[in-house]
Amino acid sequence: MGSPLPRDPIADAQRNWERHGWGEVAAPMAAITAIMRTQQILLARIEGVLKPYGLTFARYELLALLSFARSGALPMNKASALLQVHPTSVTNAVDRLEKAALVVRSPHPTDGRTTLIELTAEGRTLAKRATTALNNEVFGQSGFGDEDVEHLIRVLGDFRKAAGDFTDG
Amino acid sequence: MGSPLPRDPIADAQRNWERHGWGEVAAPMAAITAIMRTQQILLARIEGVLKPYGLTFARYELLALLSFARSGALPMNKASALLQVHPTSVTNAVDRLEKAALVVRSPHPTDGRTTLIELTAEGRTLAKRATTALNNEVFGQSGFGDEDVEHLIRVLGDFRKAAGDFTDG
DNA sequence: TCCAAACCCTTGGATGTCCTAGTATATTGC
DNA sequence: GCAATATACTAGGACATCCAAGGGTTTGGA
Repeated sequence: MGSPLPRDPIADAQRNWERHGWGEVAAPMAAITAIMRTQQILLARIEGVLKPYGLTFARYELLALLSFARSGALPMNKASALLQVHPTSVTNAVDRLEKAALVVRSPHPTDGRTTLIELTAEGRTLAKRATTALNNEVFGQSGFGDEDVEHLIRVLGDFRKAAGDFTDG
Repeated sequence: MGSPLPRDPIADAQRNWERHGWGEVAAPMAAITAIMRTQQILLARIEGVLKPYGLTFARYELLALLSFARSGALPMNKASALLQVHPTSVTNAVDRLEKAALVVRSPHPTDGRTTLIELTAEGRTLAKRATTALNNEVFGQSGFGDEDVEHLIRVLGDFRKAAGDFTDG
C-alpha cells in the first residue's frame, strides 16, 4: 500500500504528544496505536494467505471454531459469543459460508429460536487446509520471539480479562 | 455485545491447536489472536469516547494528524502514507470531515494532481477537545502497566519495522 | 392459563477498509 | 517537443463491523 516511511509515524506521534504537554499519556497512546497498526498488518497477512481458499478471516474463524466442536455444529449465538463479535456479523459470515456450501443452517432440535450452524464435509476439509496454510505462513513466521509471545499472551490476556471478556483464571 | 465468558476463548483455542498437533505454532497463534481481540476492544472504547464529538477514529486520526502539521494542512497522499491506510480511505474520511466543515480541500499551489487537506478553525478546536477526551478516558486509563507499555512499544515497533512500515531507528 | 419479558436471528443502514479502474496532471526519456 | 511512464485522487464494488428494529419462540410469574 506504500513504501516504508523514513521515520516511525507512531514514534513521531508520541513525540508530538509529549511536546504538547501530554507526556503522561504519550506512551500508552503509542502502545495502543501500535496495537492498532499491528493488527492491521497481521490481518492483511492472514487475508492474503486465505484468499486462495476463498475465505476471509471472519469466515475462517467461524469454520475453525466449528471444526473444533465435537459435533461440528454450534448455535449461532454460541458462535457469536465465542468469536466475540456481534450476532449480525455471524449472520453475515454464515450467509456467505452457506452460499459456498461450507456450512449448513439447521433448526435446533428443542429450541425453535435457535439455529445451528453445521460444517459440511467440504467445509471441514477446507478448514483443515486453511489452518495448515495459516500455521505455516503466518503463525509459524510471526516474527515475534518466544519470550515476546509469552509476554504478549500474558499482558493482553490480563487486559482482555479486565475488559470483561472472560472470568476464569 | 455479550456478557463475560466463563473461560478465555483464546486460551481454549491455543489448547485446541496443541491438541491437534500444532503445538509449535499454538503460542504465536494465541498472541496474534489476542492482538486482534485487543484492537477490537480498544477501538470500541475509542469510538465510544469520540461519538459525542461526532467523530470516528478514522476521522479523528486525520484531524489529529493535521493539527500537528505546522500549516494545519497536508496533501492527501501524505496523510495516506502517515496514517498507513489506503488512499481511498483518506478520500472517504475527508469527504465526511469536509461535510462537517472540519476540513477543507484546496488545490496544491504547484502540483495540479495534489489536493491539500486543511484544518478549519472548528476542526482545530474539535481536534483539541477530542484529544483531551481520549487522553483522559482511554490513554490515561489503558490498564497497561508502565513496564508493559514500554515492552509493547518495543516489541510491536520491531514488528512494524520488520513488516516494512518504516526504516529508521 | 396466559401475557409480559427475555431471547434468537435477520433485515436495513451507517462506517471503514481494501481493490480495481478511470481521469487528470507531472515527469522522463528519446 | 512529444510520447510513454509515473503519480494523485476518486468512483464503484466487495466485505466486515456495529446499531436499531422487527418478527418468531420460550420462559416465568400472576
